[in-house]
Amino acid sequence: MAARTDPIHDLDAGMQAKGVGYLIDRARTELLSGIDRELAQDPALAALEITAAQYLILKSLGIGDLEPTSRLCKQMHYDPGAMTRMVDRLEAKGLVRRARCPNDRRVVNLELTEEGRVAMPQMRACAVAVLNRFLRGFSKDEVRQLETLLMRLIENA
Amino acid sequence: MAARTDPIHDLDAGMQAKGVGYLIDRARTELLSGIDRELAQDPALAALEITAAQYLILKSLGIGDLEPTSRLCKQMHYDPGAMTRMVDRLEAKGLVRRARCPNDRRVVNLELTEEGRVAMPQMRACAVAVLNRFLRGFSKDEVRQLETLLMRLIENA
DNA sequence: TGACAATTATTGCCTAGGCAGTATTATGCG
DNA sequence: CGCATAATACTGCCTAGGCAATAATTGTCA
Repeated sequence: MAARTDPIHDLDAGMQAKGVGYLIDRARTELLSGIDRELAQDPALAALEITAAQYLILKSLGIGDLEPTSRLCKQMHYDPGAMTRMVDRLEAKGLVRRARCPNDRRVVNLELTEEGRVAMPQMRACAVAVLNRFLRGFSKDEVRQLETLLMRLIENA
Repeated sequence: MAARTDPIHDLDAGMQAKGVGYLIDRARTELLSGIDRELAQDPALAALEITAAQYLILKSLGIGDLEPTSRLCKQMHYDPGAMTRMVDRLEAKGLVRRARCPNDRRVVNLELTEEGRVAMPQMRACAVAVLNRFLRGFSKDEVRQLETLLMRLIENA
């Protein structure tokens, strides 16, 4: 009785088939590979071989912005080491440019190249399509509910 | 009125800060690194340096079972190549043993070693602790709601 | 000013998963 | 039986993230 605020949730079902942990992992994998496929199948983008992870960086970089790498890492909870290598790949594809900041020579500012800016709307369209496909049948309330529950879970981290 | 079954959910907010995609990714990362830390801090397990990913394999392997690698891969939606290398690591730590099946010489059966069986309860305790910490303040209904919403999302994949 | 601390980006080393190709073994069918 | 097909595990190659150590630069403060 007296519903505890910290219920023992049935063994470690959370990481078993159909447990919360498993489902979160599954959902994440499906989402990313869904976007991967959508980007790969798009005729205008296929040549660039953009992955979901790469798109996320490009998107949060914005169109006209000049973003310091460090701020990007903090925003996205992204490892700085991983970021360096990611930017290497994006730079090799000609989608992003590094520009050392003259005021503070430690920081590297990032900006989309012309090619990156051009490709952005189509990439966004791919991501939107996948997101909407995954949220098929969800009401707005249900989406918000899912967001709320996930946020509460993250808060407990 | 006629709630559309395929609502356009506000640009690609799903992958933006506080969007569904971002939250799922965040939750997954926090869960895994939470378990990583818990396993690393446990005095009885620290020496084995077991990661969350490794624990998931060990757990779904079961105590006394003799599981074919292929079935494990299907159950967990796990790549066979990744599985081979994962088992290499687990075998190197002495937690798992490979045993070729005599009936069908293609399959490799897996089983926990004695050391693996001994360590299992403590590993499970770590995972349970983390799961319960992350679900602090959740009622049983809310947990089920979260599970249901995630399952519906995965169904749409 | 000059020593010390903090910030920034990078690198090396690790675990980790996806995909394509391969060798071995088993199965199905004519 | 013999041959094509399928299944199984493995390997190589790629992207990818976490962590620790490092170099370069900036800020702090005695």
